[in-house]
Amino acid sequence: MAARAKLSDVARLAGVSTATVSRVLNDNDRVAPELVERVLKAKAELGYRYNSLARGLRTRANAVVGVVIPDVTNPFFTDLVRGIEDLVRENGYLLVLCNTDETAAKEEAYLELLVDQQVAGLVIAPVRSTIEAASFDLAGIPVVAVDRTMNGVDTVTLDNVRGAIAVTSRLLESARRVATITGPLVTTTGSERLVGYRRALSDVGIDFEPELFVEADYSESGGYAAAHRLLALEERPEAIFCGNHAMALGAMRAISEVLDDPSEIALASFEPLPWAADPGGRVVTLAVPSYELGQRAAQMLLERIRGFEGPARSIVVQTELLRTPR
Amino acid sequence: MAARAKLSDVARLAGVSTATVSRVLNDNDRVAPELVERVLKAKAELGYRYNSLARGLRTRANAVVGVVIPDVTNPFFTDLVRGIEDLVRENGYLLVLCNTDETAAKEEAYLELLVDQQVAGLVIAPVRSTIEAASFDLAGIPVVAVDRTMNGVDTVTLDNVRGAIAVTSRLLESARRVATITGPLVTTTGSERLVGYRRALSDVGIDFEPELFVEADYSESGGYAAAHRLLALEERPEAIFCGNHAMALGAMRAISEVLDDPSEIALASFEPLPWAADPGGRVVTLAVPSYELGQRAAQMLLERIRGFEGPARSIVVQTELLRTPR
DNA sequence: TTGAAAGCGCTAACAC
DNA sequence: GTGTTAGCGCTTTCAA
Repeated sequence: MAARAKLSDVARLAGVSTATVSRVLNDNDRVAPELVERVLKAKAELGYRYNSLARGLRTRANAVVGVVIPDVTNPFFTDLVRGIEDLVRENGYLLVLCNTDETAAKEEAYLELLVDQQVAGLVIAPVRSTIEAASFDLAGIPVVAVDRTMNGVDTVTLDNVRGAIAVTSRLLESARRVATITGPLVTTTGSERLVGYRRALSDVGIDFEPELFVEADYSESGGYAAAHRLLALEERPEAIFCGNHAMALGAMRAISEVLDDPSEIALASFEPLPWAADPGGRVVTLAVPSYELGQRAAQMLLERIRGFEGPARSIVVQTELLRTPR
Repeated sequence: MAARAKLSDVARLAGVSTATVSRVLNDNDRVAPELVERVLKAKAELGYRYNSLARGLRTRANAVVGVVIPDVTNPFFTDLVRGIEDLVRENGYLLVLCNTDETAAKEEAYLELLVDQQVAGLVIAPVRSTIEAASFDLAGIPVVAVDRTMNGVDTVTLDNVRGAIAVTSRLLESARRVATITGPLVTTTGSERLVGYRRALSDVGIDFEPELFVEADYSESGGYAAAHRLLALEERPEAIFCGNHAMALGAMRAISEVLDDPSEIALASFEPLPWAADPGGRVVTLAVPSYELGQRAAQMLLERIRGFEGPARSIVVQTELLRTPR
């Protein structure tokens, strides 16, 4: 019930100035050991906790990092967020979660609120890859782009092209007519995975057929609809490569609706499916280290927050072919 | 690059005092319409955005709510978080995400950081149901408990007993030897679901058999191990009721390892399984409105933040039997 | 209805 | 090495 103790209370009890208390609580340098002890004792006695807002107002930086992603509900981002959180927490930062639902307006609104909060840094999977980093740099807030690239800032991404090549090539071992359902091509993940798909085709001398390519939106229902479109083709594909986990589930559902024996069509997903979704391990997928991606991004962000000034860096994380059909 | 405009800049440009600007930006009352217009114009011209920290320091409340849960990676909590976020965002609040991993130490550390941040309110699924609300009330921060109860604060929970009765009863229609795998009994969800299970048994005149009950930890591996234990019994259960989604998947995995025909053992889960995990819809589950739970909790929290002072309220949300075996 | 001025709790010059 | 003091940007009495 008692009002919270403040710095000056600690100072009074310890018989020193507020500046000394502040020094002890931050530097711990250049203060006589005896005073340090007295301050620490007073602090403990009063159960003192600093006021982040006051400190932030003064230092123009709050011990909070913002995470701006399309949707935590997507398992890829769920794990990514945990990767970020675990690392920033260890470093004393809180994490503000912002879901954009692939909406530029929400993204923008969130970015403003984060700037209002003077967040120490930002990890973002931007709605549009073309997003200008400049608007954040204005506020001087360090930014790391994750999963999707952004101009002028540190980035941590997957090797989408290589991954897509690996998956598609595997499908091509047992099928010739391989279709693909991609995410939005305005995202780097969408367009790069398409590039990989095409390259895998051309590597084995197969022409790209536009009718075997559908652009969807990374959602289950999007994948479902897209798969139905492919299944309605006069000449059905023998295999389908889906750009992410949700669309693969949607495609699975569509396939099981249309075919008596779903295994007639080989399926692949860039992201792994939950074990239970594919108990037989028939779906070709990549191991996508989302948690690690988050950790890497957080790591780079912390470095920037601590003052690292070098040019924008970019880390590309490899994926690995996970399961083999049959 | 230009420094961010502050209140005094707006005041100068509009030719009024900072007090007037502040009034316009908050009340909008008792200010001459003409001045209001001038202030708004100046604000727009400068692209003024207030500084949350300065405001928070002054008003002792930051437009941020904390969400403290075991693990976002659990789909139940993922949806819950989205439910909270969507509502608080509409009301101008940011959401700080805190995963405790069922660890009291992490929970406590997070709570301190949240108090340091002067968060406006808190939604928490406490590690221990016995947690004292008093420590938060000290700081005068409104708290809403969700999924798990807590003394003295608003709570939003599921009707665990009714739900467990419904699920167990359904299993009892076609089986007599029904086992259960519960979560930790120190959580209300764990113990209440066990109560429901026992009540369903006694309703049909079956005695509770201790060997058919295993307490696990809500994890996939926990459910897996527990199921193996049940399957190793001399007299195997004919059905298993799992306290949550993850343990049900674990049990499924165990069952498919031990039995040639997994459908010999009926399975139920308190929480729904992803469509793909159970395409045949054989598993008995409840529809658990986690998103709605989050919205309700956020709703109550916002009311408290706005000054509602009544006694602690408690909302119990009903679940609904979702799928029927066969 | 409006403005002047006093802080919210902290840090960082600057003096000693 | 330590204390004094001036703000960080905002809200809110208190006068006018």
